[in-house]
Amino acid sequence: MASPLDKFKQEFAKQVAGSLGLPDSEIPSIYGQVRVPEREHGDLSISFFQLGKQLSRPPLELAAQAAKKVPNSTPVGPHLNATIDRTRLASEIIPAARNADFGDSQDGEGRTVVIDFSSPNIAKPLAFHHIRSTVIGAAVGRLHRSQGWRVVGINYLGDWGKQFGLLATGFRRYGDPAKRADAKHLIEVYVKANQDADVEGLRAKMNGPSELRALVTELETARQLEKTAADDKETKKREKKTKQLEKKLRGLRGLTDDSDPLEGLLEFIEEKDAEAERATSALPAAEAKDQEARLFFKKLEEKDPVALAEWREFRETSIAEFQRVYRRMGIEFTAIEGESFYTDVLEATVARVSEKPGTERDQGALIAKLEQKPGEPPVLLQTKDGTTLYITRDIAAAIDRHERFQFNRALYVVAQDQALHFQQLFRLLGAMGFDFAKDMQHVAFGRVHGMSTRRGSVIFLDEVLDESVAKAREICEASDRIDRAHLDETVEAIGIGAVVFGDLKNLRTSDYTFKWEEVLNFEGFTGPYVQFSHARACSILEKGGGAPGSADLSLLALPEERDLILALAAFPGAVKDACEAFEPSYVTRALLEVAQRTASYFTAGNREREKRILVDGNPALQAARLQLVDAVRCTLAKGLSLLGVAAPKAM
RNA sequence: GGCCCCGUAGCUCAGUUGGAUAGAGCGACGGUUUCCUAAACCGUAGGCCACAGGUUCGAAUCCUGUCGGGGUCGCCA
Repeated sequence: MASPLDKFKQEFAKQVAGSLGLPDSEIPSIYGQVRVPEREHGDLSISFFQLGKQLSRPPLELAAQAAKKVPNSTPVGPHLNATIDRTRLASEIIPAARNADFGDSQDGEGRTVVIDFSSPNIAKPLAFHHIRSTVIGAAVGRLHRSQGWRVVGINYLGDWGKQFGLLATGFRRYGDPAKRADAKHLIEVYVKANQDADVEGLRAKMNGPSELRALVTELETARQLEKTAADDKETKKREKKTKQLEKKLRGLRGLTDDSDPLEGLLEFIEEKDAEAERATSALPAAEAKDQEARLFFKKLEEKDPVALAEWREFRETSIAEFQRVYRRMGIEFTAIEGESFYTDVLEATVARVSEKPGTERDQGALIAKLEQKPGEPPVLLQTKDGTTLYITRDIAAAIDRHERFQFNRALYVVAQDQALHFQQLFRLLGAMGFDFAKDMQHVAFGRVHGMSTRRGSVIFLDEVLDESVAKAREICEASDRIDRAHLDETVEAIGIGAVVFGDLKNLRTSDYTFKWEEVLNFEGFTGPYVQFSHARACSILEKGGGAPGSADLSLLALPEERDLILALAAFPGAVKDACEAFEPSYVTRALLEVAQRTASYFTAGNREREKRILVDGNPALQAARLQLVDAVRCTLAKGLSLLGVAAPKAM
């Protein structure tokens, strides 16, 4: 379905061309210049700067000339603003919006998209930040489906790699054999085992004192230099440097912004020395444990039956736990696979790279011969002890997926910090001669801050959902609107909806900081806000006996109604754009606009009785308004379902 | 240091290919419940769009530089 607004834009462009005596061939270019302006400037607008230049005529003159021929238009300086006929607008939008396929199209018909999303690591917990890939990927999938694509959603588990060795070897030390199938227990074990083998962390601590001393020396020198600067500019520069160093040192020491970072330094250095000493003595043990984990993984790669059996068991447990959370969020996959699917073809994959574009040994590791940008690290296919790395498995997976699904587009919904990995993956596939590499895209998203593992502040996704549902329950139990029989279902819808919608509200590329009060916010522009408008629409429809089959939509003359209809009209375009840009937030924002206009409209009816939907003694008007309310209900439900958020009928 | 992303109201963020007086939500202040759901609505205050140049009839948007923040940079994924 073409966007309903498009039709009016096209028409406007045609009228403008006609009014200036331009040939039809100019219409597409003019159409490209038509905008939806701010509300006070009408519904459609064009500025004549470009055409002015093209025709060598003053824009003001063109605007004035066009206004004479284009219906419902006013020239304002170099702009021409037009108003869409109210009745035509209503009768174009409302019937379309009342249909369940509102916003759908056939743009992607006959094409297949493979979406790699969620993809948690087995053995590690499903933490809150996993919501990003999961929810964005699922929404991008639904968006593609709504645009006619065949969608293959793959949960590509990180089920192959050293981290699994950590879990398995760690279980021998900390595991309770009775709890082998307890996912939460496995996570505890993994966290401990990971700490035990934290070679990098220990090395950093060992280097701590010397780095600290270097920093202190640098700072002392900087302070000296500050006094001997030749001119003002130089002084400023050196002051900056000092400030930077001070900030760094304060950061290391965990001091407040106004304290002198050199104060009480000796003690701190002593602490660091002691810490380094402890790290030095702990290192051999950590290295041993790290090596143990590596060996376990090597055994897996060599298909050791005992190791494989253990791996299989832990894997099943993890997947069952993930599935429970996915079910709560209404997330489905076409396939749950993992890196382990490609163990059999890894050798062949490496061989294939060796042929084209070629490989070489470097410090014992196998790297691909790929043109590197300056400063770019090489692509490692195998470690020095012969185990594969994830890029090798990704190469195998990409080839396999193309063979299986013949995709026209392959998306990887993975955090921004892996941008380099995907850049290299796609480039390498291209260098291997795979044409489909050009159809692959990394759909990157920003980080969730404020829950770093180092501070031990891992927040589980499930835990956040629980808290949110609990809050919804508290509010709902105080209300007498909700049928007790549907209470559980409703609070689940609202609680989870708030969390999911909250994540999809921001542009996917922006980072955000986890804050309980924000994740659990139900006020303002949130999921519950949209759900609330939807529930009110349902309630009014019920009271009015449903939407009538026919109505005279020309009766919808209120400004609130016009604003609302325009918000509905923007929905299909938002869905289309969201699909093209892999940006669910476009839909989120379009829905908020509809929900807001709806809330204003309904509330206006409380202040002024003649604006009520259910009008006394005017069945024709009531019929028209009920159809509009039904269009709202339907659009909000449709939009929320695209985002994976439930739309309760009452709340 | 190299490469990538970012800097918009007190806070969190929109502003899609350059267009009119830069918009929301939260918070602040002031109103609205005999009114179809107050998880709401209406209003007020709040901005050198980091800074400096440049391109353009026109720049929050494009280019260059500076400052500030984040990410990433060989055997983890």
